[in-house]
Amino acid sequence: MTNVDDLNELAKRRGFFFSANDSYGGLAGFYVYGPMGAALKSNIENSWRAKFVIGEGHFEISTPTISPSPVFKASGHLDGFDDLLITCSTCETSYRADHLLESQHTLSQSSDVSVQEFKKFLSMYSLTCPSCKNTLDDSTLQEFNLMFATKVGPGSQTPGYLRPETAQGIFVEFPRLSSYARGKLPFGVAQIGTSYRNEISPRKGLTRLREFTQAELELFIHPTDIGPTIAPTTTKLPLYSVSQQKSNGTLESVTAREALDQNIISNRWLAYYLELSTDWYNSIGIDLNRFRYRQHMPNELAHYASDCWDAEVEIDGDWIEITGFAHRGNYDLSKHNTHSSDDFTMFIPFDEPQKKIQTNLNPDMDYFGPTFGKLAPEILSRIDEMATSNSNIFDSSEINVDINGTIHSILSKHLHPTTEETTINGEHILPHVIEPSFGIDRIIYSILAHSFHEDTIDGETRFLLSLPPSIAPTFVGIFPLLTRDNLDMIAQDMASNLRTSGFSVTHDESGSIGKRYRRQDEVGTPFCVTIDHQYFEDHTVTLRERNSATQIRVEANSIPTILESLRNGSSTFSDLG
RNA sequence: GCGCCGAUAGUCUAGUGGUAUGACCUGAGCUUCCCAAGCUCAUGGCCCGGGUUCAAUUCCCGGUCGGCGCACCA
Repeated sequence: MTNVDDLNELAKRRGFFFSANDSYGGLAGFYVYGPMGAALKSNIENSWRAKFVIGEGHFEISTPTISPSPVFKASGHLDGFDDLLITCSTCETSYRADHLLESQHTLSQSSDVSVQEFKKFLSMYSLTCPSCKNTLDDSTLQEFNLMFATKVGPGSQTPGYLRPETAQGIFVEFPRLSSYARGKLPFGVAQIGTSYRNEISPRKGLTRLREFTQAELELFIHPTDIGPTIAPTTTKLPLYSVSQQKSNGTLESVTAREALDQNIISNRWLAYYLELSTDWYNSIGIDLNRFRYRQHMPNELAHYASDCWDAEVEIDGDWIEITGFAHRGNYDLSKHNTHSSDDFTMFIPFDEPQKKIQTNLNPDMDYFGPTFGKLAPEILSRIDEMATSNSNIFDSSEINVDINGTIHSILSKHLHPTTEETTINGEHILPHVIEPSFGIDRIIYSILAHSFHEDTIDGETRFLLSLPPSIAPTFVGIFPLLTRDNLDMIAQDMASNLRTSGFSVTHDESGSIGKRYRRQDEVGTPFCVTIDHQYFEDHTVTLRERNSATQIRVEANSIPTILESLRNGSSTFSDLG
């Protein structure tokens, strides 16, 4: 196991990632993916796309990174991301002001208050510093908002915000998206893109950034959809449930089917995605022995979420979250349905149209209007309700209606009820949402940390990135054994031909052959081809595999075919014998 | 945001009130018939701003960035 300092040094030196704007002193929380890192990131995004979008038959969209403030007012981010911080002037410790007020005075105070409003609370209720017990004064009270704000346009100065998650872009466009899905549930919409959070203290390289890449899938399901049938498989999920966290702290290793049967996971869709994701993490080089799914404790669940599991990986003894799997209910769609002018519901036909006896009151509005004023509509709708449960109410000459404790007597003669049979073909519903939300940067960091090794070849230590061939930034290195006797020209031709065939190729003729292998080992290039003098006798070359540092002789002409089968996984190096 | 510590070639480092050590890397050449060999040469550096001083990479102040701790992480 090699530590993160070595990994960070490698990342800088070989162009995986490094902090941005270094020439101007840098800016915390912003990173550059260099040539190797950008290629790796692109491969990982494509792998995610193949697994979670194309493989599942979902849609992918791309929405703006800036949206107007009403979007975030509706989503709750404008209030939820805006917190008040108070600092003890004696011991310099900072706290969430609303949390202190809640804990010290059992007051439930929304965090959606201004500094001025909160100062009024402080004048009524004093707060003491939990660590040094001094009384806190309001001069240190300050606001911070985790969203980046900007002004849109020259004249109007319309406030806008950089999105703190890609998900809202999908929710906001739901009315059109549901029509593209031709009104059928379930359907999934995915997005891969950058999000922005003005973190208080970005730390630890790629693990907490201010600009980061998310791959999010929003699966829209019918509220009564209990999820797909989960067939028994061999994929074991390392689960760290609430009860395990409370008790002995060990993981349960069970299949998705078993987890449902044993009631560790309650929702089939969540179980489905945990299993799908486990296979994906394995395929991209996450070490499943340093991996777990941790269930959110009840107090860390977002108020709208009914259940949530985080995928976490262990790096240098710390567990970091790389993906959140949440059941968000209809929270987001209902918010936008209420705040926007659009309809975010879907019409879902019943299997069988339902017949319903509908009562029309046909009231004399020239009586109800003048008599009851604004209460008239409420009274009529109440009578309508009463008529639904008791069709005899019109038999008496007077109907008593209770509105907020006041009894209103209505003369039946002002109503002329008729009944008719209507057909109800379906209902308008707000779909529920299952959301797997992947943090691409943290996944990249985890893959690098888990595939970074130091080992020994012929007594020499080497750095090795054991990246899976499918995501390695460079797929193959092509070398002439010596830069003479035309070997270099043959190598150049082969490299050029492989590039045309769509392989990511490095051609290197500098230094010794061993040095070139080591250069490729530390950036994770899985295969190297070397052209030596035997080529002139039988047109064979050597093919070398990274992890084992072993090689075989193969026909030069068969290299493209062999590499393709290694790339798509239809064969492995050991198959080639 | 707070506290402590730090910042010297691409990377890792030595050192200094008078422009800086070494290694690795990288490039060119020689050598070399498969795993970081050797030789020669070359490129490249004191985080930013202010102060003290004849002179600051060095001392002082502030900032930025980084590590750790606290807090925060809808």
